[in-house]
Amino acid sequence: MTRWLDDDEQRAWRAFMGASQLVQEELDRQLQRDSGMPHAYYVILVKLSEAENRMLRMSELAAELASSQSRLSHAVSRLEERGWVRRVPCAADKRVSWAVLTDDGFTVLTAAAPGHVEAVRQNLFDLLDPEQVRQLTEICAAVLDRAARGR
Amino acid sequence: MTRWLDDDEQRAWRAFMGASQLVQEELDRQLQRDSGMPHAYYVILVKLSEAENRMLRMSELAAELASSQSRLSHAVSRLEERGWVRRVPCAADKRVSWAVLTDDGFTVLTAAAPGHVEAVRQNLFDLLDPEQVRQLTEICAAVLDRAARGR
DNA sequence: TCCATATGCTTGAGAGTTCAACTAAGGTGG
DNA sequence: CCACCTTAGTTGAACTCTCAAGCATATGGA
Repeated sequence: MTRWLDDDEQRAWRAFMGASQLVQEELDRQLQRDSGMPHAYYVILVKLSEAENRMLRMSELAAELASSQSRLSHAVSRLEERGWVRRVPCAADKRVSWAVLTDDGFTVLTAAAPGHVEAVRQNLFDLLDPEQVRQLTEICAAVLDRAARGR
Repeated sequence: MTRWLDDDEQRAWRAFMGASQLVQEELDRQLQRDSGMPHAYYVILVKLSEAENRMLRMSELAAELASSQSRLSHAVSRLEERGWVRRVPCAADKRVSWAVLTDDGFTVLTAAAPGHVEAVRQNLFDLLDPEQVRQLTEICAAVLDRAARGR
């Protein structure tokens, strides 16, 4: 027998989904408009820029982004076309390929970052007090934790 | 000069985006698998089912869903193909068309709902205590509020 | 009345994502 | 050494969403 959502849960649920959608769309729009890439691609560049030698194996990158390998593969292909990322085959294990952030990619990322951070502030942090930021972090950590522990 | 995110904000941001993505994808997967529709379509059916006479004008529906008219139009076309929604032209204003939930659509929605609610519980509410649910609601309300007040 | 503009909605092309194959390369046990 | 399974990654088709353009119908003055 289904345990339906009560009114509080209903409101919480719709607020959460609405806010998630809003923030996601807002950031996508901002990045697309100002830097010509979707947020998903921006995050790929960020992860690579933080990695040692600005390179990661495709599967590591996918894991860090909680992305499917397929999605990542398609995305990296597009990023390669733009010259922002390069694929380098791994000599030790020929199945592996490294995704490497190019200098051009790093430049583009550097240029995109300030506008992105500004958008993040406007759409989230400027609207919350420090206590709420703490609360949000814990709540989201709980959600992520379940997935990390598998099911 | 860019005000970068400090460590706490950085963690909050990544947690929030990660959790949003996770929940969104989890629900999409569940609905696609068990009911053959993406979450976006499910929400359309829900809104229609709650409306008077189970019908809404396309623009009202789009507004309630915070969706572009284009997205909604495409989606309703797909839902029509499946016989879950019908478009009915408005006699009073010939530009307007009503989206009407069909009996089949209502049946499908009724069948999909329990599994969906279960997924919502598993991925969110079961992981939070009541106080956190309250906090999350307020936080998300703040985010939505800004958009509602335009910019 | 007539034209300009606004409104409601649709359309088509281009992108990104998903899912299910599929290739290829590394283990592993017999 | 060889079938067999696993791992890494790619591919193509189907689908959804976005954006810009377009069509038809109101509406508000000159």
